Amino acid sequence: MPKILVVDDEPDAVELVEFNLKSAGYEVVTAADGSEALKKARAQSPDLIVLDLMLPEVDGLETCKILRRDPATSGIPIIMLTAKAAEIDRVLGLELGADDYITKPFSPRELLLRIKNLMKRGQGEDAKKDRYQLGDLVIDVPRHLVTVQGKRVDLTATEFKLLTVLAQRRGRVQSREQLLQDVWQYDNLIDTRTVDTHMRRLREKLGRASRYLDTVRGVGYRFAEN
Amino acid sequence: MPKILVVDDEPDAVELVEFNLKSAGYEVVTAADGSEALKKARAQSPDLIVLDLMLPEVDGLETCKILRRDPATSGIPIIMLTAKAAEIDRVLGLELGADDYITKPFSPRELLLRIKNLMKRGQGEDAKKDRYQLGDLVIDVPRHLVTVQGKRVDLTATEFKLLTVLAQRRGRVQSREQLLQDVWQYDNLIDTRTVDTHMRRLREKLGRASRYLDTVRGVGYRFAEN
DNA sequence: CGCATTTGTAACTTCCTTGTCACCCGCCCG
DNA sequence: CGGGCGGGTGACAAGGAAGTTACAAATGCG
Repeated sequence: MPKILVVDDEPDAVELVEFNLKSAGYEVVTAADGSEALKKARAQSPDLIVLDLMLPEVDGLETCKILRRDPATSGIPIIMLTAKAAEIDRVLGLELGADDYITKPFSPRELLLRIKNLMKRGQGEDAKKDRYQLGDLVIDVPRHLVTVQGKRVDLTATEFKLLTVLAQRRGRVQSREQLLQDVWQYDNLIDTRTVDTHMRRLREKLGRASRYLDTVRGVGYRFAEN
Repeated sequence: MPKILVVDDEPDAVELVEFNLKSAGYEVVTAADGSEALKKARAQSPDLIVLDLMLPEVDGLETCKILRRDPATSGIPIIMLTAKAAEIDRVLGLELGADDYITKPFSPRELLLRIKNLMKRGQGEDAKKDRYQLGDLVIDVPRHLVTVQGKRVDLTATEFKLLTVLAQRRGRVQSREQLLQDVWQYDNLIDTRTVDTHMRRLREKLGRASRYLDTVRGVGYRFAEN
């Protein structure tokens, strides 16, 4: 029974989330502000944290950063709750390290979906590396750099992310929908065929290294195993 | 006996669905508009809701959202009925949280299939493995890869799914109808003989591993026990 | 604000996939 | 022993999925 820490200063919101999570079979711990959240995160080591952005005293952003810095809690997935869509960018930025976000108001169902998603990812997936190498293709994530046979290849932000996501799941086929979710975040109003176009551009730029990108007809795309 | 709430403002449509569901052994509650639907959903806590998109007063979309927001009803699967195919995208979007949809006009059979599907999903989700091995035949689902004696075999999407479904039910005979349901999803207008053709193609591609695919005359096909 | 690049969509094309038909074979029935 | 039914097989045509190209909208940058 996975344990989830819910942090929000509005009792109503907490109660709503708590009820839904419990119905779904999760154990729930709650906190009303940042410092309480930090304390409970360390003491209880939950499997996931739902964190409101607007908090009294230590705000959500700050709390998130601290959680990430502390080795005891840095591994715990965090879902951010935010009222303003405009804040999303900052939340998602690597500097913060939230794994996902939802804008209020959200449906309990949506929250559950994302929680499941993150839990699944957290377990099976080996810690994300910041460097991937396959033959003559090297992806350096923090430097945002891709080289083929030692030669730099300039990729746009989307192309880079698409390549990285595929590389992280090397060998496993990713459906277009899956890619849209993971590369384009939750912008589900984008056409699935858009993925095709980006794959084409990727292949064009990668040149001979494009042989690592498999098309699995009727299913999706896959980064070649070796 | 699972309870189903059917919401539609056209009495004829309601009656048709109601009749079919009752014949299939479900208990049926009906509502003619959004507010009535909300009331009955809360009072009767049905196991599933069939919801028309076009409703007087509170429309289907709005009803769906409210159902999702209320903790008492947020866990109930919803199937949307819609007249326009163009609306599908919005319905399926996470923001709404419908679990499935059917476009009008639909066959009662199709509706029943989807209901069964959703009910099943909610309850005991048998842990599907992502790798099946039988002798020299290996099926790797996430990689979408099949090997025989270590050699890769290229299968099309349908062939792969057919093989996987058979492997999941190893030893149990699957009728053609059953296979059509599980492999071809809801496309019930397909000839049962089509299964034969695909089995043939599968066997051809699998080579010696085709010995695992038994034909049970007069009944269907089966993946050999060992 | 204007230019350039990136990004999503639409249209067109190609070719594989896939469903069906027709025919044949062989098992099972009488 | 022969007919019928169920299943295997080969061929084929329509549909659909992915590649490709072009363009428009969005974004970013100076």
